[in-house]
Amino acid sequence: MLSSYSAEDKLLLAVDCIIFGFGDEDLKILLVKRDFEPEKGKWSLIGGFLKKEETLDKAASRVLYSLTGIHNIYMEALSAFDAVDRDPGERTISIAYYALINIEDHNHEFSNGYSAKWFSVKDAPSLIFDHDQMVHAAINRLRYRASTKPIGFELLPEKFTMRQLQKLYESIWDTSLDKRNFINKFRSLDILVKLDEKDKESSRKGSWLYQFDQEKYDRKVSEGFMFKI
Amino acid sequence: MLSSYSAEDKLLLAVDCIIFGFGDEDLKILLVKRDFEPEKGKWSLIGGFLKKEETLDKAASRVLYSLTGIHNIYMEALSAFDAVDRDPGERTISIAYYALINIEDHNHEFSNGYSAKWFSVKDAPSLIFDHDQMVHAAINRLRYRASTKPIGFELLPEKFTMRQLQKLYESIWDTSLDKRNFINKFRSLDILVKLDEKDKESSRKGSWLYQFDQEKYDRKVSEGFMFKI
DNA sequence: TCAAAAGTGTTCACCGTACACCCATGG
DNA sequence: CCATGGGTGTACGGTGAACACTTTTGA
Repeated sequence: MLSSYSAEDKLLLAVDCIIFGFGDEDLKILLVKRDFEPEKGKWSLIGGFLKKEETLDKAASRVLYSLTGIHNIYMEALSAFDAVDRDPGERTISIAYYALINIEDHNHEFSNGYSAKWFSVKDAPSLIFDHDQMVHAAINRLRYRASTKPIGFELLPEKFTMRQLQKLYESIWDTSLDKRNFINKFRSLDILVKLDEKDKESSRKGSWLYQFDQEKYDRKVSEGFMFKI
Repeated sequence: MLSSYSAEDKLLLAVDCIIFGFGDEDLKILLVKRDFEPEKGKWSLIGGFLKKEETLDKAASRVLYSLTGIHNIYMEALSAFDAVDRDPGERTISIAYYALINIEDHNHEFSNGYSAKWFSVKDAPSLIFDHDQMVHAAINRLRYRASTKPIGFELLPEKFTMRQLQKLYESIWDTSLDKRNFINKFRSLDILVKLDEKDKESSRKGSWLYQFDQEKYDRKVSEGFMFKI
């Protein structure tokens, strides 16, 4: 089919990934040292350009893999960043992506040969271009998501304590929560399994380990259950 | 500054606008007959290509104005549509925008010389490319927005009846609501002014007209008041 | 024995929801 | 006088939020 689009402008399209992790009772993001001009050597989100025959999702996965070795994670698009002068190199529109991952699961993937590094969200360095804005938008989205559906699946190790779960929500919302209300809330959701195992690292008494029950969760979702948290 | 981006692919970027209106107790969208190939002559969203030195917001406004004569309305970006073969003409990524407008306020603007036409959301024709998906996404966003903040400001005429307001929410959520609860809810929000005027069109008794109180609304927003509806 | 974290229930206020009858008017 | 839409209030159950003490055990 003949195209009548020949007179139109073409531009560069990029993807930038905000990867969230959780460890040491703290919400973290993964950053890389940019290795090309402009702004070479500065901390930046994990980003790269879209290729012509590729979807944005694919580009995000490819870019993430090439800069960190991480693969097979679910990323979700946030929004477009499009200020005319956002990239001093050349007019580029960027689509921000974000994902939640379990740090330990993926640590081995980028331990060598990559410049990727985890930073606590609280004291991350300032980033190039409009990447700080992107992180900000991603945190807002994460906050919303956390109030809509349980997010522990992705960010926590398979077995976790109630304390870890609570600290996760506290660091996402940057607030402190009442332990009893928090636990009651999650109990009423009925998607956790209490294991017969204790974690003795964090206290003398030891605290029970839990797992998410994916099946129960899926069943509830399919029954239209709402996970307002 | 020297750019090192020269090896990267460039693509076409488009914007497509979903314009919502409300009239005859029905939610409507504005469509145009596409006047270039491919798919010339078919119904489509209001769309066009981004120019290199333009933001997406500007492009959306420009495109909307050029195809309908409508200007000065607030549009919000939805998300990117990026399937590789979504546009058979050439690889194009499109950013969907949506806006809420009051049909009467803008009717004069596109009455002549434009092919734009309002369709009830319920019986709109099927659209080119992935535009039906875009409309679907826009409705979802609209539903969310309507539950988060009052939307009557944009979609209704300046003076409106409670019935109109309720029908608006009913058509957005495709549900029916209890009249008493609806009115109580809005009363408790305390952002409407009851006028000393009745609308006698729709009934013998006549129904009171209301107006939004923008000032009260702004004050409440700035006090952090939540408008969960 | 004590420090440090784990674990556990109840009460109350508020909000969402269900629900039915009288009113005013023009034809 | 009657058909049509307009207008109004209450009661109940569920949910979110506040709140404090006991238990365990390694050092």
